[in-house]
Amino acid sequence: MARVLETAGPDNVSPLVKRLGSRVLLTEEEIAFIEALQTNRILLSTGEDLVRDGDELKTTCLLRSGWAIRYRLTAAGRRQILGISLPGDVIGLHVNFHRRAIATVSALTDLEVALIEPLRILEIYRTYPVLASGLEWMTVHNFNILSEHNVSLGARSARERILHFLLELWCRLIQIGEATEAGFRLPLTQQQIADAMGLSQVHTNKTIRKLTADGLLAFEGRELVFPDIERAFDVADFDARFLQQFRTRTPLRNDPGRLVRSLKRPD
Amino acid sequence: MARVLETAGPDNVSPLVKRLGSRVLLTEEEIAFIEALQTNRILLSTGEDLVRDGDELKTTCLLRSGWAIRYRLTAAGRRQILGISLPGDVIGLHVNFHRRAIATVSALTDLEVALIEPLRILEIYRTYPVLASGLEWMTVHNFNILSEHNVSLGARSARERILHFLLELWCRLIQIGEATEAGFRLPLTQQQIADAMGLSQVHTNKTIRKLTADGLLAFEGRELVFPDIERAFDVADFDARFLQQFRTRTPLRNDPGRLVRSLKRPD
DNA sequence: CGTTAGTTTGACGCGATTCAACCTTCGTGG
DNA sequence: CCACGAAGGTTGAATCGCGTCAAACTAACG
Repeated sequence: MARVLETAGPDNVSPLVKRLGSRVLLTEEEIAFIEALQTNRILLSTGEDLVRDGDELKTTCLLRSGWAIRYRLTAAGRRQILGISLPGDVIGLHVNFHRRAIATVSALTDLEVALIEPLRILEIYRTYPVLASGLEWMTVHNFNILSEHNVSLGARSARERILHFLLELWCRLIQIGEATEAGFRLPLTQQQIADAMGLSQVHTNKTIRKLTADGLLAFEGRELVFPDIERAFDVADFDARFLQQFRTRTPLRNDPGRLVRSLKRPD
Repeated sequence: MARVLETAGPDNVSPLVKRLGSRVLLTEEEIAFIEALQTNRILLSTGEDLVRDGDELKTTCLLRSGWAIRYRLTAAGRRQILGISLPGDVIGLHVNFHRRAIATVSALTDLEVALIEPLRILEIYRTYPVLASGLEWMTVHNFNILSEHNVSLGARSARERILHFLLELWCRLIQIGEATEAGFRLPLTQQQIADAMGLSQVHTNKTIRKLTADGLLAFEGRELVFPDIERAFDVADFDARFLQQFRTRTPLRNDPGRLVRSLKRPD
């Protein structure tokens, strides 16, 4: 199902470095270490499974390009999409503490994935405290996204829910440079949006149509755009503090121009 | 609002030690360290807030006794309860990585809470790898509980959802010795259950009544019991693998009788 | 040009909400 | 000891958001 990728030379900085670099300042050694983690790569095509619910996990996966969905199936046959994984996201970071998959991860688009030995993760925590804190931050961030989904599913209308979801995707994509201020390309079907939102496909369609009629969404060719972004944030009950998490910061030093922390002044 | 507790002598093993001890074998030094973390204690009465949404977090909180709810309010004024914190649960474990509270934590019953300096948490990660892995496990576990709530909110009926929620509480309470095989005392109002399940109080009431009429739930005085536990698990679509996480294991050594790992054979 | 996947639309029904009233329990003070 | 009020539980009726079913439409692709 998954083919091994021959050419493994990183032509550019990997999305994980971008992610971590937006939160903590990295030394060149740390960057080199992260890039070196990603030599073992595989490619998946749309629809293939990266992980199956119940599988014994053996490796940590790092999404280098493409979108994936994490989902669970209920006994009644309904599918709940728990979240969307985007480039730079890590899947199975905590293999060392929980060996069985509790969700299926499936390729929404063609995927490039780096497979990482669990021992290398432990090595990060032992040897690279700054990297470790970056990974911790990503864990907290994912927890917050999941919490926000909880709020949406439990306490927001279909209209707010869908708009909030699309705005969240937009924010996450901007952070990794895969969306513009205008909008982004959305590879999700209405059925998949419905499964993420806990709605039927039909009602999802009707709600999206109404949102576009109200000027809160628009499709320009394949691009999803927000014609009135301020009002969209408002209607979706999109929390400014939640948004804040997606903004780039340089927490260790007040040195906005640099991604690389000087080797001369560690920590 | 919160009074400082004078008598701080631990008469018994703390719930956090119970929790961690059920996952990893602990040395006496590690146990002593955890207990020493809990000298700075406060008491809260029912209804008081431990943390307010948006607050700057300064300390990590460890729940020693009592129940708390974590919730968010939407712009429309609806409350979504994100989860229930039980004795042994840590609140704000990742203060070091995310300084602002994204939810309010409120005392459901009278509470005893230990306040822990964030630096002590970092000390755990630096000095006590076994304890650190225990905390990591708790983080993953909380993530899994939240995921399961997502599935409930998005893909299960009111009936399944409520039953699943009560069964989850029961499992968690058994793990910390606060529930019997029969059942447990439930300090939640129907309004609070409703806010956790994304339902109205009225419909929650009607659903609970129907569940009791169907012999899946019963109230014996103040105790909630499950007259037919097998059928309850079945109806609630309660995943055996999810349940598994609540069971006590001794992962480091195949030595079920001991909580304490020998000092002679570290790691 | 046909096939398949995805979107759109209408009709109908159910599950859940809302409103409103009433009941039960329990703690408190006269 | 009873009276009272507050908090929470119970119940029915009207309403609505959303699900289900079904059919038609559109776009992509070989």
